[in-house]
Amino acid sequence: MHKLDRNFYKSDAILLSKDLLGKCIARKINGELLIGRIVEVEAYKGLIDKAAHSYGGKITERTKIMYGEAGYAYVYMIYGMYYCLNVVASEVNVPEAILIRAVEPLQGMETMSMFRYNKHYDELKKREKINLTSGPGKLCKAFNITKKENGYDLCSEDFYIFTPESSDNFNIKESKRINIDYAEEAKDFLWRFYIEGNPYVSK
DNA sequence: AATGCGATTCTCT
DNA sequence: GAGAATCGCATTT
Repeated sequence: MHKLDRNFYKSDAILLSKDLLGKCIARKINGELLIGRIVEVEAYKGLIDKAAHSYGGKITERTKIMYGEAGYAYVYMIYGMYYCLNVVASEVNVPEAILIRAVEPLQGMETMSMFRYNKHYDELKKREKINLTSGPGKLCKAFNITKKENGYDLCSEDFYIFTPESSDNFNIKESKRINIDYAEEAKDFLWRFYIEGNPYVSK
């Protein structure tokens, strides 16, 4: 198990987003480790990107975490109901982040299932098992990520990203980002990346 | 398979 | 007060 260090995150959002595919998110809750493999991400580059909350260098209470050091969590609420997890990228005062859009659950599925559905994992239908973590709002529910985790240091002991011991090869596909129709020319940027063929990639 | 819509509340102007 | 980096369900094709 190799935990990603601060320097790993001090990278351009597009490069880092691709580097994060295949890595694993780990979160320790009540002594239990929940683990998910990152299979889908989107890059947001505030200075030039009309889809980004920090577009044009806009600093607000919500966006300020993205202006700090890389490797911290940016968690925001969306549509009044869901949270989305991002990893802050790049350098101080360059507001970039990677939206974690989907993970493949590897460990702690029973606990994830209770957070997400309040049902036991072995009672889930096939579709519900896929839907456990196949979207940005879904994975936050499964990992119990809320506003409390905004600003959390991912170079820490109980919430971090690591390189798995072994991993099959995979192909990276790219596409336009999801649900940013308001973003004018930026909506056509190919800044969504995912692992080809993985069933947990969002639809 | 594709499309449409309601839920629900934070954030910013 | 408007709109949002989503989701789940209903309806239509």
